[in-house]
Amino acid sequence: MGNNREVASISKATIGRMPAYLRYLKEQEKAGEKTISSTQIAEELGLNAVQVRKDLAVISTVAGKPKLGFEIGELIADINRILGYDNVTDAVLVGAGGLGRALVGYEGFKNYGLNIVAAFDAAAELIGREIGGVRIYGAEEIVPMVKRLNVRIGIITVPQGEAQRVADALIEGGVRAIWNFAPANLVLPSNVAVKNEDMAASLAILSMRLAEILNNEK
Amino acid sequence: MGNNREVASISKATIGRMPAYLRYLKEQEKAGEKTISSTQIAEELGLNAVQVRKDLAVISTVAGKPKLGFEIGELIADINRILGYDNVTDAVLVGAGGLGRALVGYEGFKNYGLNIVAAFDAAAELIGREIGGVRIYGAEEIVPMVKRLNVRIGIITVPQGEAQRVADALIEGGVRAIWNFAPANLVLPSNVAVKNEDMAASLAILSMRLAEILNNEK
DNA sequence: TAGATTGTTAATCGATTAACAATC
DNA sequence: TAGATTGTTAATCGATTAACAATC
Repeated sequence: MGNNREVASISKATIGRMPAYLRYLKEQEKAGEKTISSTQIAEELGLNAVQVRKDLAVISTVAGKPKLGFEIGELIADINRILGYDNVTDAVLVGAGGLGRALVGYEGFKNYGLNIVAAFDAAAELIGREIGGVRIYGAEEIVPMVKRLNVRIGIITVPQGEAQRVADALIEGGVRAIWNFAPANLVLPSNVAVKNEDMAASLAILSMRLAEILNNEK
Repeated sequence: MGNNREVASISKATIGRMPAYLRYLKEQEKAGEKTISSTQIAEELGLNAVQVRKDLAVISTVAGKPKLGFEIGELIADINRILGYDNVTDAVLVGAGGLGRALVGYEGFKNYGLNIVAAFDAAAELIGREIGGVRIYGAEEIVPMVKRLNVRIGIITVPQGEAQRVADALIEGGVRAIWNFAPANLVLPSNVAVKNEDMAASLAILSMRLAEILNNEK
């Protein structure tokens, strides 16, 4: 409990920056560095140095040392712990189309503590096939399988029109967190976490910044 | 210029919500509705009604009417215009692995005004092949092709270690906006827009919310 | 010691939400 | 008319940044 309460108190913004810190720290460690300053991290990642120090203060068990900076090995261990990369969580994926297959086949999730244990699709010709060692089951198996495997995270990569039904099935099975790649506005109970991976929103923000940049040059 | 300046003044948060509004409004239009209230939109999308009204005030040319609400057709037209969905922008994609192929093959981008005109990969066995009508070229073609096609948006779906080199090549060719799906911290000139699609960050935020929810129940 | 770097307090900024008068 | 709904001003909230004393 103490541990969970600790995790819950970290802001969303800070948590979101952790993976970038982790990547950079690992790079530096590989390059043989032992310590690093907040200034250097900030410069490399395009952040403010105070922000970096605050972020690190929240997640780290050890303080930085004036003149020296932070111990890289310590920080890496702390971030791994905070992000839960030390222990693996099971997930299921629904929608074995192009994106779904890409995600199931992505080796990188192992480093993020995520393990996809089963995939589902409505298309008869996909059922029974395997992608990267993960078997594809029929959509009607979602509820019983999620229950049986006791899975808490579901990934949705189906077309827009099916996303809500899939989400409902996942939740009926016991899923409590949904990673939604479908361009759909899911309506869900408040005790289920959602992260919408809204490509249209990302692209809109990128396009706006591009317009600003091109406009500033004129 | 007036038009661009207008676009530039809209906040990132507001722009990011537009695609969700658009999807919901289109649904309602299809269902035969003519007008809609900010309250209804807010409820459906899990937002605050004042926030919805402020967002709509920023992008719309017409005001809502007390008692009636907003005209759905108007709003759809306004959002399409603001997001630039009326005219198509060309882009190139580098990295024809699982994720890259999924993105190139995704029909939905057409609705978002994005048109992928060429793909690149370092793997000899992929070069010359086509995905969804888009041809794959060798990595050494990036600079000349981007120059020739006069493309401003580049999508990166290569492994971490190659991302920086690919970004440099895209920029050398003239790209001014990078949509980065690689788990890498790109270092870029300030006159290039970037949107990092950091899966690890998304997953970290989702996991944290899940932990909070499960913790609250105890 | 001198100076680089830390951690913390206060100020600023941006976005969200509350309160409420205006109006169809 | 009465009431639902708008648009706007002020308050709040959360996150970032500036200022600065502490310290290795």
